[in-house]
Amino acid sequence: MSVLKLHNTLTRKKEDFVPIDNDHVRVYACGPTVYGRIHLGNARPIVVFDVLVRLLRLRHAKVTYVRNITDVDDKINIRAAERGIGIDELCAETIETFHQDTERLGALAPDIEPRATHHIAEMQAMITTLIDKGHAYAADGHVLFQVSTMADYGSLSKRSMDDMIAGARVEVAPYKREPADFTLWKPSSDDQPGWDSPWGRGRPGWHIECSAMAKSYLGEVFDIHAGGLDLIFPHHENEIAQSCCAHDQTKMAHYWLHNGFVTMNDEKMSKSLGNIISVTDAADQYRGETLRAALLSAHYRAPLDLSDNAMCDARNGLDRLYRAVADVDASQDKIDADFIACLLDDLNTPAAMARLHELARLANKGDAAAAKALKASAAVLGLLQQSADSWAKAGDAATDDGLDDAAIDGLIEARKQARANREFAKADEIRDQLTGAGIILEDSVDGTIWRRRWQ
RNA sequence: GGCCCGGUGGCAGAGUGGUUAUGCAGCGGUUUGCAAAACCGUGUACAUCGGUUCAAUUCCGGUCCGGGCCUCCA
Repeated sequence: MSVLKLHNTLTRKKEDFVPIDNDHVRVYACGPTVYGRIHLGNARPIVVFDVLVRLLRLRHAKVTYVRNITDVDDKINIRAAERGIGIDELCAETIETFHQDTERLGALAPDIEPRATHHIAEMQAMITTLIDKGHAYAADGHVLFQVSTMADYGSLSKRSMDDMIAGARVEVAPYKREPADFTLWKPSSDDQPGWDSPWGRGRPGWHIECSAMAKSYLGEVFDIHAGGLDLIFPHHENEIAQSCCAHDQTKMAHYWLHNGFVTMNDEKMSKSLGNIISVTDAADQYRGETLRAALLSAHYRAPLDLSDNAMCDARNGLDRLYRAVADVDASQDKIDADFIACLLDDLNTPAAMARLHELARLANKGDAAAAKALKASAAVLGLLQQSADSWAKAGDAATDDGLDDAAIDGLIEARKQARANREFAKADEIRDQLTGAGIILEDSVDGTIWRRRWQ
């Protein structure tokens, strides 16, 4: 099988993927901070790296995929206070919604989903090591990483220390030795979550969480670390600094993958801009599989504008593929080679989808093998795995006229009688009624099938 | 100011130093009681200005435009 190529942010080049252990590939992706529903921007890495893991599983005996949950963070404290509920309650509720959302997006659960609050001891141990090795210092209840102690700090984001000082827009806290130093541990007031530590009662900084959890489950050096483009700096840069300095390694992960942004009307979708659409709401409107297809319709590193039009295109594309795939059974060995070749080229999902459409055309022309290849291949993208009938009829919402499936079937039966009697005016009247209710009929040699129109 | 990424047909979106994906929409046709679906045909698009080359949308450089990071952020 040919080689997998991945764009590595460390080198800004597409490279051959060579795992540390060919029989056990280890992947870490940054997960959510659980203070509210995730939005479509958050959904992108979940879906994209889910495809990566599915692809890796085809090629390697074992894949360990870790995606963390950050459940200690000031945003959580603030949100809980705003809502007048406990932090634990907020986290539990948010995690439950998160799991529902990822399931609707068709994403497989990661092998391990560690929570930051369950790894405080590991974080403290790593901080202690960093202090002992002279890379960190305690000051005023805080512990800070001293960036100048790491020679090649900035290598992932391609920033020099001078640049960072010149570009600094934040006020420098008085306890920092140097402006770029970042927090490993900070003190907690009585009403904030905190843990006892050698530096007083406090809580961890954001970056150390991922370093400690990655080390716990994947070791000091692992294969792939993934996340959104905006995490390159400072989050991933700081993870590298912490992990490499604590472990005396030159690398934390061999390959760093970063997905591009989701935009709305060409503007970055972000919590701070307030132009977000939650996965829950979007899935209610368009269905999870449509979202997934839309999220895979552009290359993962390119920006993706999720307009209403993009959603309709995704849904229409799935309509076509589902009609072609019908209800074939397919096993893994039917996966199309050209399709896989697209994914092996740095997860080129748009090209892979194009190949799916070519297979659909072959299947529509009677090529049974193509239909099987279509279904088996689509599974690698996590698409087309429900029955065609269920896809066609799955109107979450009732139709405008409130027709349920039984009522529709009844009308179709009446129309069938009318057609048998060549009463075409009556037959058309029934179809018009159904069309008005958003039901589209298709007559075939096997009888009449129907589907719900969306939008 | 520093660093990074883009500009492809009506829309979305791949890709390639010369044979020009794919989907949606459109048009023509086959088919159908009528439709729908499907199939066939149809669109010479690659921001701009130079350079390299027998040949550039594809490589190099400049310009213009857009986006992102530098602060929590997928």
